[in-house]
Amino acid sequence: MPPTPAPRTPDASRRSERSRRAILEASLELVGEAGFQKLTIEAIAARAGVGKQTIYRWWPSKAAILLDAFTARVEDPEYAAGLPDTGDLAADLKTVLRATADEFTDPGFEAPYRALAVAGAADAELSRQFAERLTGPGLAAYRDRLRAAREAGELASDVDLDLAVALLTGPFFQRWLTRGGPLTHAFADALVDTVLAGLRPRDA
Amino acid sequence: MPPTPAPRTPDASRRSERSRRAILEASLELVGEAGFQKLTIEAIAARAGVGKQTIYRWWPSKAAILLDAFTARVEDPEYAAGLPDTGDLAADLKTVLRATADEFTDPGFEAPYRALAVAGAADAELSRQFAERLTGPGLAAYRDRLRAAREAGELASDVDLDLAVALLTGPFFQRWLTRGGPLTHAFADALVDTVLAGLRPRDA
Amino acid sequence: MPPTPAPRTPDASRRSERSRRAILEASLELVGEAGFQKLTIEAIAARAGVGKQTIYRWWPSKAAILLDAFTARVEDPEYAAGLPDTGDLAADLKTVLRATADEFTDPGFEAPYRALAVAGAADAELSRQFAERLTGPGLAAYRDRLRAAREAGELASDVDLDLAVALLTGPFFQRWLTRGGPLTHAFADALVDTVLAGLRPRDA
Amino acid sequence: MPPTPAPRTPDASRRSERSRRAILEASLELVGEAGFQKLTIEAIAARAGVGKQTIYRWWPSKAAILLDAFTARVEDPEYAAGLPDTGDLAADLKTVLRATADEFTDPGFEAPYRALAVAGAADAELSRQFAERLTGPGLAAYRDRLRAAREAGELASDVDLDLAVALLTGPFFQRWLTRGGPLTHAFADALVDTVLAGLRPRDA
DNA sequence: CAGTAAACGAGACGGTACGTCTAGTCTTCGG
DNA sequence: CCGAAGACTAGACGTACCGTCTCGTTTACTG
Repeated sequence: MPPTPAPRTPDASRRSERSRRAILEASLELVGEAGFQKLTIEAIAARAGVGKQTIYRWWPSKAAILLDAFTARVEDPEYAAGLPDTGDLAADLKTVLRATADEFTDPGFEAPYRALAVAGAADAELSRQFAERLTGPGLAAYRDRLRAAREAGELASDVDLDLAVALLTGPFFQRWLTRGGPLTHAFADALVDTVLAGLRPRDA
Repeated sequence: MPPTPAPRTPDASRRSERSRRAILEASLELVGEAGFQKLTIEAIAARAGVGKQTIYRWWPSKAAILLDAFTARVEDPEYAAGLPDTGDLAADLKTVLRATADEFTDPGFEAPYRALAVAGAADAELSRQFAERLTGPGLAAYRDRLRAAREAGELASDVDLDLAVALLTGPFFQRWLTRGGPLTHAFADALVDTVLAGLRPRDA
Repeated sequence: MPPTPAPRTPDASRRSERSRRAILEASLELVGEAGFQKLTIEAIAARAGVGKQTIYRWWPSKAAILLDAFTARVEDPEYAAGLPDTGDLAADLKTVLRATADEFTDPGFEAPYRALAVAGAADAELSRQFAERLTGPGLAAYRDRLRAAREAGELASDVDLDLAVALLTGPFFQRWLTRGGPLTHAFADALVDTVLAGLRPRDA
Repeated sequence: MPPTPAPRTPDASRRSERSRRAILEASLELVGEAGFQKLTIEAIAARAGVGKQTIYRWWPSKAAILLDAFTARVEDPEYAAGLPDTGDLAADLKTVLRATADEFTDPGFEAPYRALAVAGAADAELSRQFAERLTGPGLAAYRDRLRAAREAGELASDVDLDLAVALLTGPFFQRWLTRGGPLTHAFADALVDTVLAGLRPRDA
């Protein structure tokens, strides 16, 4: 048996942190300037002052780079906080959904995020990573807040939490991705109100 | 004055119907076989037995070809029928949503439709056409059925029809596009039931 | 039987003469400026204002381009004239060999020719073409002149013409390629005199 | 003032003999297997189990490695012996030239030697070293033998020894490098006979 | 016999050029 | 004069090596 015939895997401990950062930054800059179509590996390498092979060595695709670039942001502690819990479920959900609407309206956020959503829609493996590393934690926060509300008796005891989350985020996501209309605070409020109307405990 | 200095637009009356059909068919075949990534203009031209210029003359992009190919299907009279109205709103919605779930599970339908959705998410102009020609009529059918129900007193008189449609389709769309879970009949049913619970007339 | 399964071969009748010329000229310019090492396909394409694929479509290697570029020169009628025949063999050979020495001393000629000789030495197939299209006609001219001299009784009747040509050109070629010394007129003269001394008819 | 600001030159006394040998051997093996084109520094390093820097530290180019590898062979005492002198110049020259022909027909010898000749033809500095260390001693041996013959009255007293050597080796070299024909014993014999015919003392 | 300095195996790095692929345009020719 | 065929310019793709530059690890001389 040969000891290690074809390891292929580079030595991560020798990785250049400077190059890694430069690549992530260059990717976000370029996708903001020119869109995902014109985000080429060559442009990233040139902008980051890096050889192409350094990119190919550490990332399997352009989308994976963007995902890393975004994940770096999301790993900020602020994002990990979960949803607020003031005791008023509707108010809390509106707060978060309004903030999300504002975020998705910011071009600096929208461009790379849309690029990732598009790439994820086209590629199942990327889709999985996208869900796990970016959208997953956010959705879990919704689920936690709704569970707390259910236990407090604000929601029917048989509410399907996953479905509830889907009702809150699905219309929002659809409107954003398909450009079905503006992501206003009014839309966020109406969405929350209508969904919660269907989730309240039924009369005894 | 020169008679026609720059006649940019080709003469549609001379267009070859045979080529048009061959191109649309080749596109659907190729996207089904190899995915949107490998759907290239060159491959379409080769498969359709057509010169590349014939494609560029009549369509602005690959996605536009797919859109035409799909629209041809949707223009079948069956699709234009609108939603059924048996008098039982929940049952009617479940019927349609279940059928849609089955459709989106069929690979022959899914591949090109996902390709279009992806292209639309990335390109605003295409997004507009996609909505106008493909998703629009379907959503209008939902709105019509819900309006009838509202007038019949099955729904609260102040229900926002657009929001109601979004609540029914958004979670469905999101789950499909992001591969968030299987599009089962059970999911369709739960979705309809929960949404309608929030739209019913409130007790006097 | 399929009609034409994989022709691969481009249609020569549609070839762009303008591009062909531009590529040949750019190659000669570049090899003169920077040497064969820096003669890259990309540089040729850029200088010629041509896509790389146009080069790959019509030539198998950089050396093949140079060979074509050179052959174009050699096909000038002047080159096809054969050696002079004044009746004085030694004088005629010295005339030609001196002219050749001058030519090989001219940098504009030397650079691409050396590049070709090097490439030919490394690659057997190219070597064959190089001999057939460039050096062959010249050597044949020597052989013809020597044959005439043999028939005129100036050379021994059993002289091996190929060997005689090799004796005249071999030392010259070796000195040039290995930089064994300067290609002077004196060298050409001494070479001719010594070789002819060995080829003259032996005393009865 | 710093004692030794930029030493640049490595300490030869610490050089690893094991690595040196492994590199020379790997180079000869690789050039024999795949030709000079595919002889890369990385391949040599990998084959020799050596870091690339160890190669760059001690050799300026691939060709220089090959030159060293070859020189190691030539420094065998057998090679340093000079030409035989049996008193019969023609026989002695034929012996040597036939042996050389055999050598140049051996693939194990031919591949690296051709690689060196090619590299030398392309690079003047390498050409100089090639002549000095490899071909020079051999040519000097020819010159010595011819000088002895001249002094013995077998050759004309005014024979130019360098030219005589060139006449014997030039046609041979040319035929080999340009693949102008097979290097047979018959060719060697004819070459010697014809050249010597031109160098003999003229009749009184 | 430790300390240390340099050569070592290893391989990541910024680059260049490769040869291939596709986009979108331009040209030729047959029907 | 439209359409098929496909050659064209352009440029991104992913790969192979280049020569340089760290990394730790031997290795051999020195204090």
